[in-house]
Amino acid sequence: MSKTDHLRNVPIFTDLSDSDLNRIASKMVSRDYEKGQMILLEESTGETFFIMTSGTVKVTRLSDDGREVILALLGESDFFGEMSLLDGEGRSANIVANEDAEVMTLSRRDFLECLETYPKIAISLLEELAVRLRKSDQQIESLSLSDSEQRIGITLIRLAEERGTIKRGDVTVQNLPYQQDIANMAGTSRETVSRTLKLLEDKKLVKRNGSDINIFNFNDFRQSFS
Amino acid sequence: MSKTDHLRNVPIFTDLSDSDLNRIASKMVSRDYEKGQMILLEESTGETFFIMTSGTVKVTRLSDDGREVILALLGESDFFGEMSLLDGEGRSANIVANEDAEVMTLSRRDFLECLETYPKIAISLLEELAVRLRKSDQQIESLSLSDSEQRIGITLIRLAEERGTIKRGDVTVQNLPYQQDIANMAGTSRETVSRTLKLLEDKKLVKRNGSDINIFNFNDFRQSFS
DNA sequence: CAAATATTGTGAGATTCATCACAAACATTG
DNA sequence: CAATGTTTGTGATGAATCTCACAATATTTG
Repeated sequence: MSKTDHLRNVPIFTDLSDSDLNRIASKMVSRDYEKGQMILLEESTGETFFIMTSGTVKVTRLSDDGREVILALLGESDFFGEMSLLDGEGRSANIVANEDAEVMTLSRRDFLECLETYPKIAISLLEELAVRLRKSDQQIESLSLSDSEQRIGITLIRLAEERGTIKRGDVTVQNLPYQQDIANMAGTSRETVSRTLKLLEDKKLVKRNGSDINIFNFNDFRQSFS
Repeated sequence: MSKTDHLRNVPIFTDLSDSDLNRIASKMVSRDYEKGQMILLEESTGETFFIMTSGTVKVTRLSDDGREVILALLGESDFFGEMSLLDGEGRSANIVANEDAEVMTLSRRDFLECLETYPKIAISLLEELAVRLRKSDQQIESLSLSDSEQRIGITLIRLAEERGTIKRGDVTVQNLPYQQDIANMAGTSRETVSRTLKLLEDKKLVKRNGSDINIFNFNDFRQSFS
């Protein structure tokens, strides 16, 4: 698959003509990362815009004592790095390859030029940031108001919506993240995730098979946790 | 003060020429709200962009059982309503006038036209959303990792940065929100806010006078809570 | 300025969860 | 297939903090 083909799948570029897309693609550079590798460090200043072409990464923040918060999991055709390009502040988060990942990068200068040249890209980016802000707001709400069972339920819903496959009203998520990562997404402890998943299974709301999970009656499930 | 003068202070419009600004101002309509009045309801769909010209509003989300999360306090020359204009989803939050407030509004059509016509506005808006997203991420981190004392400290810092006045390294915030509102910003209970403010005072980190609060040595204070 | 209302302070008990400490199950590797 | 390392499961305990119930102040209003 060519660089241009990859870009075609990225929401913020869908409105562009082939020739414009080719122009941008020609300025992008591919990079590979291995599982566990740090792609962006919190302290560095932002000079690059990244678009994922394969694999998954996690966006995290770390406390001094090593505890981690996972702000988002990103996959193919998601992008990151735009925040500090936009507001000039330092990085606000770390990016770590969750599995082997391949990205395309654009320099700060080319990225900003892109925004000036193609207002549609800026508008698409606005839409995407609006979506992210909305998700953040939801997460702030759930961290503020919900108990751990609800937060874990909501985390499962997020995972299901991003990577699940539907079948007759049930949703299956394959390759659930480790319980520790689920805990870091839900703002709780690993042990609580273990106990809660068991509880949800006892309540016949989900069924686990190894690292897969089946959420029964997804609409009801979502209903009862929001 | 004319409509144009008000707009001049709004970050996303600062790059515009006087004539462009006048053109936009001519499309805006003023509205007044009384303290406590609901400006935007969660369920309604977004058709309007708002810019504040005076007063303060709070951006909230409510749970079914009536508990409230305050996502942000906004004041003069802040704006809101852009989210659902951008991504077409329904409102994600309620807006309530915290004190008597005056706003200028722009219709969905005029707002979007603005973005197409003036790429600089789109880029400024991107910057602003990036800043907000960064703040949200910080709040998610603090809700996930910090205890209530730290979260309340961080909330005081947010308030101080937005409305405080500096004097020899100390920062005074006048007219602190009610403890219930601080609690709803910090994700804790009103009683815990009461006890924690007392604790901070006992530690000689702050001094309260009625509804004002003085944070001693603001830089150290910020340091120790982040 | 009294009365009514709203906000803040504070003790005590109940509750939720994080943490610690292992055991069990699963996966990986020589 | 040991054996070594990872991930998950689970009991016990304690700490943080929510909740409830008032008392004490402030503030607003007739």
